[in-house]
Amino acid sequence: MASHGARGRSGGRPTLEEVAARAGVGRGTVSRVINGSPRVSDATRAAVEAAVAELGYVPNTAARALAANRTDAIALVVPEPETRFFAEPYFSDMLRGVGAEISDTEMQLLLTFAGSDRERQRLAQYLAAHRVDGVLLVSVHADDPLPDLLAQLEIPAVISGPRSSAETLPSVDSDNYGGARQAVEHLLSRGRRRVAHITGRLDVYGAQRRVDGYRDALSDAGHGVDEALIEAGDFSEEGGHRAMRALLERHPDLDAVFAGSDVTAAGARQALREAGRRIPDDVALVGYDDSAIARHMDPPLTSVRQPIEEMGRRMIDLLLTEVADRRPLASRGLDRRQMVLATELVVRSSS
Amino acid sequence: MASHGARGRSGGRPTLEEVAARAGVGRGTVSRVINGSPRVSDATRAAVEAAVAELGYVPNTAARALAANRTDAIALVVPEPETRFFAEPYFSDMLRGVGAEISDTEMQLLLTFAGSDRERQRLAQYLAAHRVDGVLLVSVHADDPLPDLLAQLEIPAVISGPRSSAETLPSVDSDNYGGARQAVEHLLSRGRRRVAHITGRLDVYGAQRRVDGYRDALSDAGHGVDEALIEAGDFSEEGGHRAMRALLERHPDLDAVFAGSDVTAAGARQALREAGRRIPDDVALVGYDDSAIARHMDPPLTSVRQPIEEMGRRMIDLLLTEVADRRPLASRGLDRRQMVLATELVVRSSS
DNA sequence: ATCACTGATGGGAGCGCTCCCACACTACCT
DNA sequence: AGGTAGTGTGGGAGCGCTCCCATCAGTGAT
Repeated sequence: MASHGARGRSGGRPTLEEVAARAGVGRGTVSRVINGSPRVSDATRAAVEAAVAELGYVPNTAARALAANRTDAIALVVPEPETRFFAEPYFSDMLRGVGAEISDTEMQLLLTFAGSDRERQRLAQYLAAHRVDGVLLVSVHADDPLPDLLAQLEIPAVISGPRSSAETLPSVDSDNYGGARQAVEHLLSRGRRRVAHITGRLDVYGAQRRVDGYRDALSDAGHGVDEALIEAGDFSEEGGHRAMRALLERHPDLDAVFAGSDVTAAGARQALREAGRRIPDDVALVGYDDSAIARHMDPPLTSVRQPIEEMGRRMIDLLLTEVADRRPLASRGLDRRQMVLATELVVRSSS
Repeated sequence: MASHGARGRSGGRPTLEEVAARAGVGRGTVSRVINGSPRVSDATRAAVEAAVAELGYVPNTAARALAANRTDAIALVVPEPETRFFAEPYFSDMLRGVGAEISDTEMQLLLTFAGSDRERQRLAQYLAAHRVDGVLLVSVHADDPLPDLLAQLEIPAVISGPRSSAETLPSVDSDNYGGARQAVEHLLSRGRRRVAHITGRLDVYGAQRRVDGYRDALSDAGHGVDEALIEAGDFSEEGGHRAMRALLERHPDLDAVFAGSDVTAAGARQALREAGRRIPDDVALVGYDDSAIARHMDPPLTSVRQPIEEMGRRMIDLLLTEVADRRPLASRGLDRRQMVLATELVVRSSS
């Protein structure tokens, strides 16, 4: 009956007010029932619930967001181009965990890429508009300005891997250092002596930690670390291929490779093949992630499993707590919530 | 300073009203500028734009959604479990096209899975709450109730593949029939005579059309159609594996297989290997989709390329038109917008 | 001069909710 | 008896926008 709202009450779309009238109570009471407040008598609650059911009432989220200044949505931000996202199982596994966990809640998940400058622009706008209550940051590079932007906007955020040992944001990570040690120790125990390492992107802290683990595993076993056996990769297949070729050129006699990711290992495998090296006869190969690729590779790839799905779940948990507490900055330094999950070596025939 | 809104004007978050004051104009005028209405003089527009820039004004979407009764968001609905989504390149390619196209607009994309009953429940709620302006339906099965629900809620929708030849919703599809014909004709031209077909999920119309194309290509070439050479798959790798085994059992002498998807072909390849058949020497193999899998397979897979990314783009175009026109039902039957894009056979060494 | 128009503008009303204050009531103390 | 807490409840105010109507020039026609 409103002047411009007269698009006909057709579809129904009952309002809180209508539910209240139907149940014979006030607006506030219905709101309390909808939002699960305990301050409602059982009888009233029942009456309201009946009215809600009869009318098929569904809250209008826009109105709620406007009045309550929250959106019931969080964003998963991937600071990579879409192509990389789909190429790397790490991301999709993470998304799966996140999706599973969030579907138990009323929250809505937004998938956002911030690979190109244009996308980053849009994202900044988006965040500035406070269209999400919280943000999940996956695979952040050391110099990424996003965390600072979020802090400035006072938007709660959780990060998948800390940016450094002095990370201020809550984070969930796997034990990169320990995982790398496991991999290298395994190779050594198999009698391999010239173990190379193709790193991940070194501006990702976790990749650095894997290098540390690689180094320490060798030193602790009484082997020296030959820097020429370390070659930088970037988590990609091409990167793995390129790095492997470089390593073979410098060290034709290497007998094992620990790759920074399964995808990297796939690239390395290709290069090894091209060079006529057999796996694992001539060169043993170990990957990281234990993604689907590892199982499907020929030969099946030994890999360090990190519980990526669980990491996703935990991130959501942390973030929702953060959002509920509404103390994005206040909590820092007090109880820094940095979670580290254990890894596990899955041995297959490539090593 | 409102009573409860007094959470401190800290963050800034200027409102329309503040911009109006700054620019020395009325609220309505600022709104007009923001929304690109032509009914504003150049001088005023410039003044408002300056104020917007100075204040760093970003519209509050919740308020806009409430007042204008729209959300500026559309949902991409995948009626499959998450696992399948990530396993099948079809979906991610589609998403890539959709994402690319939509990033040119102000619209927001929501990724929604409706694989489990629980997810479908949530989705229904979500749609009932009118939290999106439009819906993109990908890979809908014949008996899916979702399209009807959308029609009932008067939410514009576009479907990726029609559910039948009598589809009422606007749709974008590739030429499944023609693509299948190309594949089979190619195999015949290579001298193959016992060409088998592993179908997709037959409750997907496109999969049926591929079977039709397979049949007609054989008949038109003067070959009979042996029904025992057709085995039902489900687009999955396991399905392809299973179907291939069944086919080999029935027809040990088959010399070619046209698989309903690249993933299916991957499963078939595995089964062929296990049976000691060489590709393409003993059995030629052709897939469908021309996804990344096809290029990486060993041997590289001949496949029917469908322009999936472009399909995604076109779907967005259609949907946005539909949303803009706000004539979800009215348009039907008048100018049914059914778009069909051409396919192309990409020949590699598997055939 | 008067009367239509037209284009640009200001601002009231209203979107559907949440928050909070006020108001009964009902216990339970002094 | 009067005070003091609690409970449950109703409803005003306000969130920041869009929509629309009224207003006010300006312009050309009568």
